[in-house]
Amino acid sequence: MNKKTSLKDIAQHLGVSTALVSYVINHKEKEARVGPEMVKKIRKAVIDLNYQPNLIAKSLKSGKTKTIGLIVADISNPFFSTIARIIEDEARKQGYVVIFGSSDESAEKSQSLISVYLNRQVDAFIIAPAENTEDQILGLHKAGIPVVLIDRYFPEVPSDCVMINNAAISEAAVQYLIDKKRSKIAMLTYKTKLAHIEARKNGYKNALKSNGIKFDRKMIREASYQDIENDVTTQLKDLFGGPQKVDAIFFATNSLAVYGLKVINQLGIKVPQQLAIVSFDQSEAFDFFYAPLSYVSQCLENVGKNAVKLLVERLEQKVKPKQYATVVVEAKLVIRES
Amino acid sequence: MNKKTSLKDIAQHLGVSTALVSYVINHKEKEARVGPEMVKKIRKAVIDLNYQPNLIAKSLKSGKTKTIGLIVADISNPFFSTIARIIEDEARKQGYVVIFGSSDESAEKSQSLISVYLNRQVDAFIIAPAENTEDQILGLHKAGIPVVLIDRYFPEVPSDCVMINNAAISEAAVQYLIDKKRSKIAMLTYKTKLAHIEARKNGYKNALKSNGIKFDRKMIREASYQDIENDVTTQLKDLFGGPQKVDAIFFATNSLAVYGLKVINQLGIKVPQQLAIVSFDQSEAFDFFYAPLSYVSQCLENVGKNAVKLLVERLEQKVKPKQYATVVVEAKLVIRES
DNA sequence: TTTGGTTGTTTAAACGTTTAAGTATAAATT
DNA sequence: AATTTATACTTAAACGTTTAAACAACCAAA
Repeated sequence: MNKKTSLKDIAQHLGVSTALVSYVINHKEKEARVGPEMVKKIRKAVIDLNYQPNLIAKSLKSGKTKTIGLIVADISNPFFSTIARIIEDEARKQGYVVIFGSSDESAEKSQSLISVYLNRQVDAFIIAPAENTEDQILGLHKAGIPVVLIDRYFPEVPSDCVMINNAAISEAAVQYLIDKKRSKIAMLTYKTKLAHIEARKNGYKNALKSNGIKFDRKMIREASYQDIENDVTTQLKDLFGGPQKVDAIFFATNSLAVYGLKVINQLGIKVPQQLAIVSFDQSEAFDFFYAPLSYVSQCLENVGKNAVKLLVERLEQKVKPKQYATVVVEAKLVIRES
Repeated sequence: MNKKTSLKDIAQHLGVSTALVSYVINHKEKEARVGPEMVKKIRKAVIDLNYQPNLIAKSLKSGKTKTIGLIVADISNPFFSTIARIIEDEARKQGYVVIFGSSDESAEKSQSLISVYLNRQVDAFIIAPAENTEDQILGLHKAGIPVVLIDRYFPEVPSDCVMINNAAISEAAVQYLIDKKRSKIAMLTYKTKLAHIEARKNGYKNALKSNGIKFDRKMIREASYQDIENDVTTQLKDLFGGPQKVDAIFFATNSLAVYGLKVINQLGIKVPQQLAIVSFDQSEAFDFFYAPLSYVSQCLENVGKNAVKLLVERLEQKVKPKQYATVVVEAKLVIRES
């Protein structure tokens, strides 16, 4: 209840000006030539009165809030919450704090989050961009607000970003299935034009092509983000009920796999005898599936750390504007029993 | 790059005082008796110059940041990230933004997070408190900062909090095991004095007692948060390797269960034939264990929503100070095959 | 004709900081 | 002794808002 002590309180308490106190607190007593015993008095008062700086006032003055806005598709998805945790830790080490929001893959929600955060004067953004948000990213660039894209990226919008080798690792994953003598390989993916998903599809297609397997459109199935559970169910039932004899499936993300596995169980399909599986990303569920799933492992630690690193470099202007960096984190294939 | 427009810019552009502009923007044209065509001019300029209020300046003036500090044990734990997501959504609806931090169950980290957030003038906290942080909560109360505790609580520290019926539902869970003719029931829990865990232990003990089963200290095993994987492994190996013939186990949290299940698989123990299992909380892993796990389901939606509701009521002073509310969200037992 | 009310607008202080510039005194250099 | 320089501190403006109070011009009623 009792008001917090401000600089002014300390100044009054000692009968000096706030300037002096400010200098001492900011360790500028040298430059400002504050007398040594004055320094001591102020230091003591700071402790006695338990002074805590008001960062809002500082922000107003400096124009910097030391706050990063984090926008992902859904913070409750372990993929994003793991990244969030790493970003949080890294950011705090650098004196930043993170505010977060979930876009639910909606461009409008994304825009609204960006606006709110801009009004709150965040210094920078880390964004896993939703589809059709290119202009939002461009807008931030124009406004001179640092942004680092993670997970997804826009080939046409140069930007700092941290991505993985989507196409190559997808190709490797599918190649692994082929090496296991599978040739009727399906893929379950999202209905989206986002480049990281496109790259995964291309990896899939390339693997087929370079092994002389004809690509069948019916073997790529798509689910919408908004209605994932239903879509996965109908698509997979249709896929496995159809004329094609599917003997392997590649899941483009962990959520797709989790819902997909439920359908596969429901249909009584035996893994890996009848169906081999590789999924993107990790999930606790994969470990407990009766045939522990093989998956593409992204090092989220690297993703998060690099994102914060890029951002801080940008914020401290160690990098030239308009010169964007792309960090590629190498994903790797973890082979298990599926 | 081009500076953002401020109130002053608009005022200058129109050759009027900032006061006028402020009144119009805040819809106080009536009270301030601003002339009708002036209102129009200002409205137009606001749009033409794309004015966006600086919330930092507003905060400095008002002393309110419309920001909630969220502190949980680990945001990457799905239990907490799910709650975080709900809190985020609810808070935004009320015009609040959430900054988050993970305490890793450490009182020091928790204190440091609280300090950082206080310096940033957050309006209120939602905290899943770590052990030995009673004084931190009391400190916030003394400072008049609203706090809502979630998941955990301190019986000796009255505070707004949202909790579940830990003891009762634990008793019900163990009773279920007993009804299934199990009598050698073990429990795996955290090494902590936190009341919610104590309550779960008491529920376990009560169920045994009311069924005339003698409580055996050796049947309660504890793991430390810091070294959970190792501890779970050694404790369970010791438990199942010992003289007691364990025929059921009750896990006090989802993480304990996830690590525990791995050990159980490793030891080749058959569920539910040799061992019946009930766990607290949910996990994707539970669905894919070969015998889908029975568990205690907490409605996290209710937890999150109630937490924000309590907080907002407190912030808007609809509630008397020193009169704290406890919301109990009823958990329920979900029976499956384990 | 004073008094009072209405209407429309400005002034200025305040929130808690930072910091360039100013002032006053003492010490050092001519 | 006069000037410079160093030392120790204060002043005041600024960041972008809000808002009570003041002001000016007009109109109406006594």
